Amino acid sequence: MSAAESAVETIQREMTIFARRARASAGRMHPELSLVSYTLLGHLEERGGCRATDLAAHYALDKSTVSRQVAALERAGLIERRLDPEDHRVQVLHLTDVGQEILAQVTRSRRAAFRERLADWPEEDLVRFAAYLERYNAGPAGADSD
Amino acid sequence: MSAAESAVETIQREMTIFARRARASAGRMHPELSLVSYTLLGHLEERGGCRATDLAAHYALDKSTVSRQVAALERAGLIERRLDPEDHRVQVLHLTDVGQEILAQVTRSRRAAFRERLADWPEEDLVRFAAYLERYNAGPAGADSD
DNA sequence: ATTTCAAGTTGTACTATACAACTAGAACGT
DNA sequence: ACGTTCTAGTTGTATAGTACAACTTGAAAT
Repeated sequence: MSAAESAVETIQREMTIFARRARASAGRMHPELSLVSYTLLGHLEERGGCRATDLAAHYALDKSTVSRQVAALERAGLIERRLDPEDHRVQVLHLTDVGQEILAQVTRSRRAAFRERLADWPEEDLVRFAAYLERYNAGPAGADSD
Repeated sequence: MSAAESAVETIQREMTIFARRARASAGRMHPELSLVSYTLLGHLEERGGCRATDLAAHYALDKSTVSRQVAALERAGLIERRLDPEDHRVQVLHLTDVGQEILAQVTRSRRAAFRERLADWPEEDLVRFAAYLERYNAGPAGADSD
């Protein structure tokens, strides 16, 4: 096996390990927020509000799934729905102040975890690793956009 | 923000994206085998058979979860249970021929997907990326061993 | 105006998961 | 040797996240 083939094997294996671990901890990532909720909230923050349909399309989730997630997030007071005056079918979702705070808090705690894990990496390696990951995720294979 | 901090941000973000995608596709990874089943079968192959309890410990799953997964895999004819003659509480799990075949098939198709995704990467980058991932996964933070 | 399309909700079902209660067998301590 | 405690595994029950299908409501198009 060539060095390239063996590297691909390793990448496959390590990505699988990471995926399994992430899956295992996705539910208990934070008492307030599952991985999916966190992602949805993050998207809302980035975009400054969007429709449930946009979330569904962006994350390749069924609209019913998003509907229930959104309902839960609203119940928890993290987001609010604003009826679009232009189109009464549409509800534009926005983070509430509480939602922003919780999101920031989870982001901080995740960031701390990553920082700690990567604490002893030389800067040069961090930069290269980050670039590789971006390149990998941007790659052609994933049918799902980010 | 320093280059190192910004790289850590990127690593966090890209790992989150990867985790979410992996989660989304974990169920429909292969008609025969979910990500978890694949991992369990892989472990069985590596070890040449082991107990359900070992699988549970290794992957930080509840024994009841493993029990049901194992039952499903047995029903599907991919593994078989052999009663340990030394200790009648213990069932040693082994891949069947069919199980080995399916595992090999899924491994091949996953490998092909990774190869395709990484097809245009220079060998040097593949090798470095593989090393970074290994280092990341081997890191101290993960409470769960691999 | 009627048909068709789009956004969202609700009913139903399935999978993966955990925790708790249980069964069966093994090991230990007096 | 016999009861206590430990271990392996199963089963009952509950929850979360997901999808698909049927439905409601509103908008657009012919």
